[in-house]
Amino acid sequence: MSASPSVAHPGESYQQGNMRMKLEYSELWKSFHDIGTEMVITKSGRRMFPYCNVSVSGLVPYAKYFIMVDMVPVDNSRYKWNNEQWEVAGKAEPQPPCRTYIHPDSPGLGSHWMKQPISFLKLKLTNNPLDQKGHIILHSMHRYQPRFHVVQADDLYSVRWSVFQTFTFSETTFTAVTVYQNTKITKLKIDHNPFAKGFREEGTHGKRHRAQKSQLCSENSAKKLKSSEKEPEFRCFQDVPRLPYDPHREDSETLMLSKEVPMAQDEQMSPWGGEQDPGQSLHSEGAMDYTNSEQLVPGQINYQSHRTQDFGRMSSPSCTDSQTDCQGFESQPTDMATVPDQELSRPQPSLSLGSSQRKGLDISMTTSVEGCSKARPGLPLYNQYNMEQPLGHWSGTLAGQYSSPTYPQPHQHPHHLMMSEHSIHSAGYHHSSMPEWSQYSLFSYSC
DNA sequence: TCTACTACCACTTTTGAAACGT
DNA sequence: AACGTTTCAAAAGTGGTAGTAG
Repeated sequence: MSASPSVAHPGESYQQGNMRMKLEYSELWKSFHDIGTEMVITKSGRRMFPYCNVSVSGLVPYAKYFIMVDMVPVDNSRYKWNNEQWEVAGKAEPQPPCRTYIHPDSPGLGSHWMKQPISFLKLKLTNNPLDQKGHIILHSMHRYQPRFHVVQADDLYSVRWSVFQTFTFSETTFTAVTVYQNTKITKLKIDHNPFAKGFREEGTHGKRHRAQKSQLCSENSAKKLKSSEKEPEFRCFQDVPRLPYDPHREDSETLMLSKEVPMAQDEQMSPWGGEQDPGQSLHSEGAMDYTNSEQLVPGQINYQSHRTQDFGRMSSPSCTDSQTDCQGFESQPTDMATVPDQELSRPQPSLSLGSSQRKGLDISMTTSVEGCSKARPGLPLYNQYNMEQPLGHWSGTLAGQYSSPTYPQPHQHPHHLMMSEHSIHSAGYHHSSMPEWSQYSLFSYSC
């Protein structure tokens, strides 16, 4: 659906086949991965540690690129921490709004991106589905994997028509948690994250640390300390280089990727439980349907509604390339979340909920649509869970009634109504006028 | 009772403005 | 006056933990 790069940028060569990406500090990532990486998510947003840091090569030095990250579910399961390992606790929750973090240097010249490793230090994760700060929204107790996108484009609005080069690294898979579950992970974080220095057992000790250490030694009631007190395995990671805090440090160590991420040495101690390979489930046949992404208003761009096809490539055994551990393939990312402020001034269409009613699995909604003067009434509207059949049709500024007989989760979860580019293209609109009105507008309600 | 989550705590690091020196 | 360095307070980020909701 998207125009080829040659269309978007005529005359520019684009040797995407030469593009390569390398995960920096992969040894540190693997140290976490071997235990079962956990990332704390909070309502206000929490940084990742280790944070994503990659280097790219093979870009056209004088061409502009966007570098982006999003998080995709590894599988369709919800997990729980039980008996010192992760085990499946049921089916995954419906995915929250899928956002993409755009590196603040975007768009930048290829020479800029290749000059030094690209840090995503300031990327934050949240479990707040109503987050307005542009943080990436995740579900706790679910597993995710970062995806890195390199897009040759001059501006945000030509991104959609450009070809995406997407990379993933199996060792960056993590479980989102609100509180650390595995004490080994906690200790590893404390050992390597400078902000957690106050919790280290070595070096200078503050009042807080001494008091806590005393408590750690005297109490076994603390739920999380049981195993680590007995087995300080984390010490085997002492030699792992700490992730430098300066995202632009010049002497940053570049560690080559290994072909495969090894399992924890002790099978029984594997944090993933059973025989599940944390690096493989992403590519399993039972992959999630990634079409249920949507757009936070205001000010983001939506992407093509054919993501199923694009993400479907992730199911292919593309990781067999002996030269690289990352997967490179073209795809369209999920929706943009962090957008330069100047982009927010564009008029945005919006949907507002008038009333809703649920009868069994049928949901009828009354909405009004504003800020969408160029949208032709009659354009099909889709529910995020069902892009096959339209719920109803765009009614311009008039209220409309949309019924969803195929809604999978008719309770508790936010519901989103969207106008897809597919529907827009079906209506014959030219993409040049799309930025004003093709946004994924949304509203939420609870039945 | 259990699990997941939130708010708050004490701590460290980062940041940026003011003060100071050359 | 201009520039560079140092100082310091505020902001931001960290894991721990008590309390709460379901």
